[in-house]
Amino acid sequence: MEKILLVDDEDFFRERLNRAFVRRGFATSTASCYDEAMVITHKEQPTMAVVDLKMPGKSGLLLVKDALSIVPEMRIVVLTGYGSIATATEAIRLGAISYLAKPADIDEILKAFSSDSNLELEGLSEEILPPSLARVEWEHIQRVLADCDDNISCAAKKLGIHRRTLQRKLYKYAPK
Amino acid sequence: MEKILLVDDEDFFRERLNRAFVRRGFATSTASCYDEAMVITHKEQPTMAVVDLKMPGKSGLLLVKDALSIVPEMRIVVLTGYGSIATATEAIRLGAISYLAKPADIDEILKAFSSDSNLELEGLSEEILPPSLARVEWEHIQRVLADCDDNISCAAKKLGIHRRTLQRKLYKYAPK
DNA sequence: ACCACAATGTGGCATATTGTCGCATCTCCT
DNA sequence: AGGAGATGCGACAATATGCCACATTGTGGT
Repeated sequence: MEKILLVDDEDFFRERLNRAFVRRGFATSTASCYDEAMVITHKEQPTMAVVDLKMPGKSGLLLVKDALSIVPEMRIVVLTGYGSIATATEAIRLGAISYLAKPADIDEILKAFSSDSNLELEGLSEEILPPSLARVEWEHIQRVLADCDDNISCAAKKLGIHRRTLQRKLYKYAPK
Repeated sequence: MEKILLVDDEDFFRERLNRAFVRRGFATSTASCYDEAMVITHKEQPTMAVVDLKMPGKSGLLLVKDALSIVPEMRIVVLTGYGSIATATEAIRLGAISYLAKPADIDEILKAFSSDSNLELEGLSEEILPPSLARVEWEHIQRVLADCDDNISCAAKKLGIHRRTLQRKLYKYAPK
């Protein structure tokens, strides 16, 4: 049975992850920060890990680096609130096997662990067409919203738009 | 003197890159597609390369992989129109040392070659605050516009907004 | 239970942005 | 010269947004 380490400073999200992995038969350990995670890494030598990038104290990137120096064969997936290309490339360079933007459901995470590569290299370079403005906007809203635990007032502030406007956008695009 | 290979299907951009590198004392070779690039890689064994991701025919990602199998010590920087996290992680995993979104000026590219890491790992996890909606919108517009060679009509189509609207947005935020 | 405080849902209304049409250039290609 | 495609801009209606007020619903602390 695979031993997996789950690291996230946010209790609710970490426990949700935990339950999901336990239900699927993994032996889990959880940590809420760099230091806890390193202690567990030393003691339990997990073979897999899910690490949140943004944590109080030392960053998840540093954890990726240091954990791998202890257990080089560990497969690490990095999670992050707002995916930035800079942190993504850095995470991979440090040895993470994948990098996902929250909210990431368990299936996505498991898929990231299993696939060596999720892109078609051979692809005859099918037209890569840019996402529409509306799509980019919507995805960014979703990310920020997730980061605010769906707190609309908070998200609106961070997005630099009025709360009422965010409400209306959510209402408009929400199929529900 | 370092031998550097520049690969981009767009003539204008490739030549601009070329001039910039020549001016800085590099020995350059240029290619406009996967096949040309592989021929040059075989013959000249360059030690550096700048590769555009989106090219007619085989993708830049495949080039990264195959070129490294011939010259394993080659340092490759990948350029792309619209940075996507998926392609970024894949590029790094395949062995590229960095991944930049266009438009990338020469200094950025050189910096990418020189620095092993451009992020502060030790950073006490300074508050990562999400960019405003307006900011993401603007950045996306700039990317698409660059991809369309500043063709406003074309960019507007891809962005899913009216040409007139794009004009107005550009006018508003253009410091000029 | 009670209170204070924050978040939410809603309506109204003034203002700003957008979509759409038209039209006069302007460039490039044949 | 003629045609295709791009651009800049004016005008107007349709929407979207910012902003205020108010009622309602959590949430946490005492």
